[in-house]
Order: sequence, then C-alpha cells, then structure tokens
Amino acid sequence: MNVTIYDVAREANVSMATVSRVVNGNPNVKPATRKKVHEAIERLGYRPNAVARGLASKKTTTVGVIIPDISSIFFAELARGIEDIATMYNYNIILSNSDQNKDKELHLINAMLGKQVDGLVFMGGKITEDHIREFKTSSVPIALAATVDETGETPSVNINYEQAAYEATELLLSHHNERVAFVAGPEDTVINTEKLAGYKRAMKDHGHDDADKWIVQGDYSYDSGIEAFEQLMNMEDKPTAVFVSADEMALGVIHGAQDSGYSVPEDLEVFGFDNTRLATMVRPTLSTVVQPMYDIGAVAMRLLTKFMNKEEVEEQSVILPHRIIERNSTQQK
Amino acid sequence: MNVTIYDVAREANVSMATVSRVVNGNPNVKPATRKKVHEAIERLGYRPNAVARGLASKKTTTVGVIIPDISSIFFAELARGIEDIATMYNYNIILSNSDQNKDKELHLINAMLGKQVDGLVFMGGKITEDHIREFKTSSVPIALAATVDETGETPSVNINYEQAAYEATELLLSHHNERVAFVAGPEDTVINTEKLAGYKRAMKDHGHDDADKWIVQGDYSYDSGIEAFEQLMNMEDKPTAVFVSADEMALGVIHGAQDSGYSVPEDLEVFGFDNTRLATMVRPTLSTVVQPMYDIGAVAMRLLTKFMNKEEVEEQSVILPHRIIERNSTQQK
DNA sequence: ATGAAAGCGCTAACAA
DNA sequence: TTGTTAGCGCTTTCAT
Repeated sequence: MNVTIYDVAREANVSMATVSRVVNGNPNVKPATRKKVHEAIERLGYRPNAVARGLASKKTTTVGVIIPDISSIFFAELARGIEDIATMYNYNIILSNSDQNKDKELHLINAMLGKQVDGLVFMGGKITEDHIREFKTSSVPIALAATVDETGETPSVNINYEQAAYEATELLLSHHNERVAFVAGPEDTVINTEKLAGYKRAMKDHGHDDADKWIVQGDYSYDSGIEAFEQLMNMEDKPTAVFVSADEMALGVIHGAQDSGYSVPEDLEVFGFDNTRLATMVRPTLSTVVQPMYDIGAVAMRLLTKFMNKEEVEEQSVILPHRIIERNSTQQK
Repeated sequence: MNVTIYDVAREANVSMATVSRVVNGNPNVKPATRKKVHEAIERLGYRPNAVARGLASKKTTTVGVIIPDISSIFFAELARGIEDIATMYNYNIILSNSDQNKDKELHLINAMLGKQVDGLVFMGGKITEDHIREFKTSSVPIALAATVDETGETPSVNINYEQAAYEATELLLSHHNERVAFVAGPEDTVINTEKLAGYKRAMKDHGHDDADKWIVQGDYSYDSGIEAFEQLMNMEDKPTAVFVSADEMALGVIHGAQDSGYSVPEDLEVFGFDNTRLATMVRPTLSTVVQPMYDIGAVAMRLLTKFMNKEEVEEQSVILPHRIIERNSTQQK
C-alpha cells in the first residue's frame, strides 16, 4: 500500500485539504502548518498520485505526441524540441510512432484522447478529412509540427516549403546549370507537393518548361538516393545539378555519384533539404535548405501550451524562417 | 461533458458493471446484452477514460522511458525498439530526456512513478548507488537498456562491450598494425570503461603494454572525432589504425583524416562501434561492431512486460550477441 | 448473467 | 486559515 494524502493529513494533524494545498503550492496556508505538512510528507515519503489528481482535476499534464518514426534523424530532432518545451511547461509526453499509416494515426489519436492527454502534437504526411474530423471533435487542442493541413483549420508550425524549394532550385539554376533535376519524396504528402511546386516554379521562371522530365521519385531514404542517381544517369541528357528533397537521400545521391566515378560538385551539383546533422558529416559537405527542426517542435509545443491555457493566439499557422546554406556539394560562386 | 460509462449503462438499460464487463471483454455477458451495449457505445461515441480506469485498477498501461537524448541516432533506434514492443503489449510510453544528468534522472524516475507508470525502462551512463536505491524502493519493475549496473541487481539488456572491443582491436592488430589507437567515449560511464578494458586486453595479448599512450578522449560526437584525429596525428609515432568507440565519432576521424590528405584505410584504418545507419553512409563505408540497438530496446521492453506480469524470468541480465562487420574503412584481408 | 455499492486518491467548492 | 464533503469515471467484490 502506498502512502496517500490521507496518511499525511493524519500524520500532520490537518485535513487532506490542507495537505492538498501545500502540495499544490496554494499560498493560503500558515507557514507553520506548511512546515508541519512538509515534515510529514518527508517522514512518510509521500508522493502524490498523478492519476488520482488527473481524475479529480481533469488535467493530466501530459500531452500526446504522434510521430511518424522516432528513429528518423529528422523527426527525432523535432521530438527533442517538443519534449524540451513540454518539460519547461511541466508536461510529460506520451510518444507513439505512426509510420505515417493513416489507420494507426487515427487509432493513436483516439488512444491518447482516451488517456486524457491535455493536448496533442501531431506529425504526419497527409492530413485527410478523417484527420480533420478527429481534430475538430477533439476536446483538447492539437498542434501540427512540420505537417501541413491544407485547409488551414488546424494550428501548425512549418516553414514555407514551396519558397524554400524555389530558392534552392534557383540557386542551382543561377550556376548556369541547364539541366537541374529534382528528387522528390513520397508522393501524396503535401510537403512533397509543395517542394515540387517550388522546383517547378523556379524552373519555369528560368525558361524551362520541361521540368517534369527531370523529376525522379524517392522516399527520403539513403538507398533511394543511390537509386535516384542511377535513374539520373540513365536520362538522355544527364543533369548537371540535382535538388534532393531530403538530406539523407542527398547523401545517397552523392555517394551514388562518387561510387560511379563522378565527382561532386564538379560533375554534379547536389543540394539537400533539412540541414540535418548529416549535412556536415559527408564529403563534400552538403549545401542544403536549413529547416529549423528543433524549433519547429519547440514552437509547436509552445503554441499548444497557449491553447491549453486558453491564451489568445494571434496566428495559429506559424511559418518559421528557413534559409539556404551553401557548402561544398555545390559550386562556389 | 464527456460521455461516461454511466451514460452508456442508461442508454443500454444495464448497469455500469455490465458495460464495464463488455468494454473489458469479460466473457460473462450474454451475447444479446453485449450487442446492446456495443450499440449504445457506438451511438453515444463512448470512449473509456483511462485515467479513471487507472485509478480504480491501479494499472495505467503506460511505462516510463528515460533516455539520455532522443535526438541521438543511437538512442532513437533503441527507443523505437522499446516503443514497438510496448505497443505490441498494449502499453504506451512516457518519454523523457535526461541528458545523462544524474539529478534529472533521479527527478524523472520520481515524476514517472508519480504518474503511476506500470514499469520503467532506463537508459543512462552511470548507475550510482542513488539510482540503485530508487530502483530498489520502486513499486514497479525497472529494466535497463544499453546501460550496465555493475552490481547486477537491476534487470538489463546489453551486449558484452569488453569482448566486442577486444575483437575489434584484435582485428586491427591482426592486420599487422603495430600502433593501434583507441578513441574513448565519456569517462565515468561504465560502458566506456568496458570498451577500454577490451581494447587494453587485446593490446596486451599482442604484446603491447603501452596501450595507455594510444588512448585519446572523445565524447562520441562527430566533432570530437575530428579533434581526436588531430591528436592522433600529433603523436610521436602516428598510429596506423584506430578503434573508435562510436560510429558517429568514427566518421569524424575518417573525415578528419581525409581533410588532411590521408586516405582511409590505406594510411589509417578506422573501426567504429554500434553499426548505426551512419556506417554505410560514409565513404569508405565503416567497419564496425554491430550492436543490435533496436533489439536491445525491444528485449528490454519485453523483459519489462514479463516482470509487470509477474512471470518467471530465468536470467535478468540479458547479454545479446554482437558481431564484427568489416567494410571498407579497414584493409581487406 | 447481472446489479449494487464501495472504493481508488485526489481536487474543489463551500463552510466555518 | 482550515476542514468537510462531494464527486471525478471506473473496477471489483459480493449478492442475487
């Protein structure tokens, strides 16, 4: 049997209400009483039962986090941002992997709501109507991190993927590359669609209406980067530069090239996306789009705390700044 | 107001006890009644309150996970193993980062016990007496993952680090390297101590009693690998091979070497530890010790479920097999 | 097979 | 400043 608030009350000769007050830092307690209670707590080794507290107060001080895959460098960094801010605001985190599987996602949302989380941070690929319905009927606030809801109805934190992709492509084009390819991520995710749009817009602005023929499909993985390189080299006109929509996949492209005797950036310029730690762990170091992953997680969690506290929120769709960083996988100009 | 078990009971014209039974799959319910209840649940959109359930049953079906840093490739992989098995056994996970800070660790243990987790998976660097005391007085079982308790009192899952380090060093020595260096990890963690011991034993077995002079200190990071390389090259007798106690740090060593015009493995053989995904994302690909991170997490969680179910456990200190994989950062023999 | 009722440990009015 | 007392929503005997 664990020691309860009632045991402490008896030990300190006060009511449980008073114990509750000192445990919760309520100022309406005479210092002497407070001291007595603290001593009793110490003596008994009392530790408040958060479950009972949660039932009585209807607050669990825990938030749910649904993440595609915690073992991915990208998402792990986001998760760290989320957890740090959660800790700062005294929340704990229930973390589950969804593998971007819609059924799992929906199931997890429900499981977490069942656990009475005070809020939810959701990361995923595609927000469907079913998702929106769940979000809307949820009794607790929800924030999306690095995940876009096209309807704009769900609070979210992202960067401007379209613009970022535009700028990356533009930079490659400005290096007088006539043939700039794009290695896409999983189709049917809106972030990929946006990147694609940015790439196409840049191509078009530079007079290339044939962007479609320079697009190859990947899945963000290293291996798919290697495969993408093969495809690139099988094209009639080989590209001289390639914009890859994720760093890890970009490493695959670089190594695919090097393994085939090409050199980067001389024979092929390679540009990544995300600026994960990987970007500086490769030779040549990777030029890439800086997406502030940790911050996206942190800001999403911060946003969520505001909703949980019913604070006013000026803008519920936060767009964080991105930037381009040129390293050695592209030509120095 | 949310719909409760009581509402369902009224809607279905049964008692809450019966609703509870069907929700919990108790077989002692007439099929017709079960059906009625399910319909009522459906109609009302009832979702059981896990907090109330936890209070009444004294089980929360959630386990705490204390991890040094979820954004580390190594730990993220472990976490995935833990979470997958947790899901399989219907547990959720409360995840917190400790940064290997003892105070944080102790605080987290208490916070999680306060949340009434049914068990705890702990990952950390150094298990002190204070840790052991907390573990022992804990009302719920605890399992260590990739973390060794020298007293052997806490259930744990690891590999044999000493032996693995021995084999790695041995392999380098067998390549007729006269000078094999070692890049250590954070001092004062027992896993590092074990690796060090394995390295020294191998050196000694090959007639090198001067192992100490070939040891340089790192912190497992990429940058510390680069620095380690500098130190290696400042030695009087430069080593011709180096065993690095973590893959990421090994990449640092490789790139440090390459950036200085050395080639790997011709001028310097490099051997890593862990076999994180990074090992195949470098050129040359990294020879390394395979530590089954995902499995360690998975097995630790599985072990924990056994304790939580009060099952018999034959061996509470599990040692998983490791192996050596030779890739291109060492000489082919 | 089903129901009644007593908690689980705490918070939050409301009184005093 | 402190105490009394309902619940919070569910599980779990114990009856029936």
